[in-house]
Amino acid sequence: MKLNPQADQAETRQQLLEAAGAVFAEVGFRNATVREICQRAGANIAAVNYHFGDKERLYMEVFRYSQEKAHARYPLVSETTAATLPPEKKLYFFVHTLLQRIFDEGEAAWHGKLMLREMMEPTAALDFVVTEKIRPMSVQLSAIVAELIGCPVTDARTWHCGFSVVGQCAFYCHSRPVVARLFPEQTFDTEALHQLADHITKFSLAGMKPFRVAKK
Amino acid sequence: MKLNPQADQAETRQQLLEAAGAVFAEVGFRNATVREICQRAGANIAAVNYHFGDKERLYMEVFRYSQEKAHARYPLVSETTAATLPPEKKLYFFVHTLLQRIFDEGEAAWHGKLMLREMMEPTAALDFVVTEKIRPMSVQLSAIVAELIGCPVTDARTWHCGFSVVGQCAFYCHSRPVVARLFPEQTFDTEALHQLADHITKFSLAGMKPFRVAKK
Amino acid sequence: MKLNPQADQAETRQQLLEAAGAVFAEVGFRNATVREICQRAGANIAAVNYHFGDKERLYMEVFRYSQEKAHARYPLVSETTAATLPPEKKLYFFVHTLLQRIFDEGEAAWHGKLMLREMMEPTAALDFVVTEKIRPMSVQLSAIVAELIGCPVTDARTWHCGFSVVGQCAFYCHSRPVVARLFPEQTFDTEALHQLADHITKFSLAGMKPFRVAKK
Amino acid sequence: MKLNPQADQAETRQQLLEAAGAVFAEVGFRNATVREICQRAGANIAAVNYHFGDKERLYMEVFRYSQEKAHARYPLVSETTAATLPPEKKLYFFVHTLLQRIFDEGEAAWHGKLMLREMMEPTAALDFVVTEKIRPMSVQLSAIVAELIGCPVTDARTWHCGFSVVGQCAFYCHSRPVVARLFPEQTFDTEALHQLADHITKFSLAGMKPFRVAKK
DNA sequence: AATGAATGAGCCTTCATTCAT
DNA sequence: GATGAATGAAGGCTCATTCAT
Repeated sequence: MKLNPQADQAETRQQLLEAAGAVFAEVGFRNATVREICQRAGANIAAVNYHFGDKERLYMEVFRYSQEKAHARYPLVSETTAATLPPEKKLYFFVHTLLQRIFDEGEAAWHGKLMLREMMEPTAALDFVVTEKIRPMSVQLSAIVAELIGCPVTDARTWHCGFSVVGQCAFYCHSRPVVARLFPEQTFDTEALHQLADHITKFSLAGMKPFRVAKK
Repeated sequence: MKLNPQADQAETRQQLLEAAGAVFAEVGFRNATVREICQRAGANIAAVNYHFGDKERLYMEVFRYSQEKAHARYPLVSETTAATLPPEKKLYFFVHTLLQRIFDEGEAAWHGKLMLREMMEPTAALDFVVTEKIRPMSVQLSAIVAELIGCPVTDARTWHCGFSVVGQCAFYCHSRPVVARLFPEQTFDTEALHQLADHITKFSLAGMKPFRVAKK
Repeated sequence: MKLNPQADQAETRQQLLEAAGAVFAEVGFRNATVREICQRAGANIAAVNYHFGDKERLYMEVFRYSQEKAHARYPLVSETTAATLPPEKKLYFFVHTLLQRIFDEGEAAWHGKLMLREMMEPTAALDFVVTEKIRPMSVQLSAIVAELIGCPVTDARTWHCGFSVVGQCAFYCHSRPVVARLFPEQTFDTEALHQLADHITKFSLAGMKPFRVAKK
Repeated sequence: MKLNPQADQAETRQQLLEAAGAVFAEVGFRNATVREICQRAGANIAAVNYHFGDKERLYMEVFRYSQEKAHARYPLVSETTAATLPPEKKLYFFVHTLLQRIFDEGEAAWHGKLMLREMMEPTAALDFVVTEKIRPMSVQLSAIVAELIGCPVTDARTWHCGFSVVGQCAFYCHSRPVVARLFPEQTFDTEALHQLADHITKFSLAGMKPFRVAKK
């Protein structure tokens, strides 16, 4: 019946990655069970061991897999309209993309959560995540901030302003259950994400003004 | 033999709460083991079940216990020098207090971490935490922001600005391992916390400016 | 009901040791299952972990436990009638004791088998076994052989003659199923062990003669 | 594509037998894994079940296969220079051949080890091994011993002396790890095997003297 | 005929919890 | 009241075996 066994294996593999991504994002690495992942993927309990060796290597592969998907869905600004935009627009793009990645609710709802979870509760995978996913974003944000305040990218002020921007975005993900209780009106649909990106960009652009270095 | 069995029991109870707070803050509710908690408390393995019924009820009690201690250590601004200060100073106090709670490294280092952990990975205890700990802080911050931008405390802009402030603070806790990798110079000692509070206050005060409602 | 809980624990511990000794002797370390051991000891599956930490440490404890019992039951010659005997008698005692340990069929049938199994398929426990059990026996045998052939105990001839003696004894244990098939008349009851010890002693005493060093 | 599928199949089969022999000899039947065997044979994971039905039948086939090879490599004395030699020489040949089989380190190092392992830890294959491999050797050794001591081959004394000879040889294999610890100087290269065979033959010839039956 | 993806039973271990003292 | 030995469910992982191709 199976016309293409190789494609079949790839499909099982991908279903495991998707299921694992969802479960890891929901409950974290240690609390996730291989049984749950295999069940969601419609696979046998031994499938993880067969395809990935063990739980930890599956976790690493999930990150690799997640990266490709996220980049494909929401390319960062540098990869699209690029450097010709004014830095204010670039900042908005950056913030909006970050929020989208974090609140993507479609088939790939777990990408952002997974990354934030790894940031808070690091495992051996953190080095990979930092190198491959976070540092590129950080570099890009630093460049935008540096352009806005006129500091070198390595200056502490640049870093702190960058963290202030990212912190505002991450907060809505980290503290979503709390936000939902304190401020139930807040939604996270497409329209709300635009408004949120607007707010954060506006707040941040103004917030950086006192740090601006006098230019000639 | 025991001269004062009642005091003894109360002492064991408190040591269990302290140990549990530390362990829960370090590894989260599910990853924490009663064995570890009892061991640190110098108590019997059955002590948790004896004193609190089960692990979950211990967890709830830890929050109740934590609240008292935190308030005693770092009273928020309203409870001290209060309303006579200019809102800029109040904001600085708020931010600095929040950072101190988050990065307190002393004997009771776990209060802030525990709360942030609960915010990210909510359990049944979240309702208690929101009601008893977070909402009061939120009310206080909203009042400060409202005073600064001239909006009612219930206005969405007030909330969003409040979240922008808190987000900047929480980021350093949530993402501490990542910050350490990207920006190793960043420390979190007393001096650094002052500088961080300075930065966040400066950034936030400037950031709120565009949201200020014209008053006459 | 339990009048003496401490004695109870010790009893459970000992039953686990006895059961483990039997199972390890029968099927080896890796093939033995904790389930089987606990079942035979009338204990829960988690009992091994509780009392010994894990399977490997249980295995080590079994050797320690076995040593005490074996020494108590069959003290070697040096520990009894000692050095006044002629070396021929000492050799007989040594051989007979070794055979008894190997073929002990009573409550402690597994002591010898366990040791021989460890000798053939060594684990981390082998160092302990060699140091604590085998080397003392080896020293004793070397002394007897050296006395008989007039070589120093460190001479290669002494060693080889010693191995020839031990090899004859060990063979009946190692190859018991084969011996039973080739020579069904052979039994291993008290009487047979005496005859076997007689044969091996006689064979060995004569076998060593060509290695005797001329003395004045 | 395959020019000669039948030869191909036979080759895979033989490679499986070789790999299985090596693995079984190294770690025993139960500790051996079909994965390892197939991997070493360069075959598919399902090859064992395809060619032999299951792991156990493969094990049996390994013995059948091993017998042919061993006989080809080290024909016993009766099959070569045969009966014209004096029994002392025959004994030396027997001992030396046995040691060679046990310590053969070449491409087929596993024949002897496999047999000794089966002797110690018998499986269903033992009957085959005894009938096809061990009994012929036993018969041959009994004949030599009988010739030396003048007893009938069925006499218990003949058996016991035979066991004494074989026991000395088997000891070095069974207890090799222990010997290595107690007597590190002992090697098992070609030269050492000659010396070992010399020692055992000398020891055994002298050892049998007291059992010699007077003839006239 | 021959493959390799997939299976499910079983292993060691950990854990919160219970129960008899 | 307080202990700690004992429990059983569940977790990650390994393995021989099967089955569709």
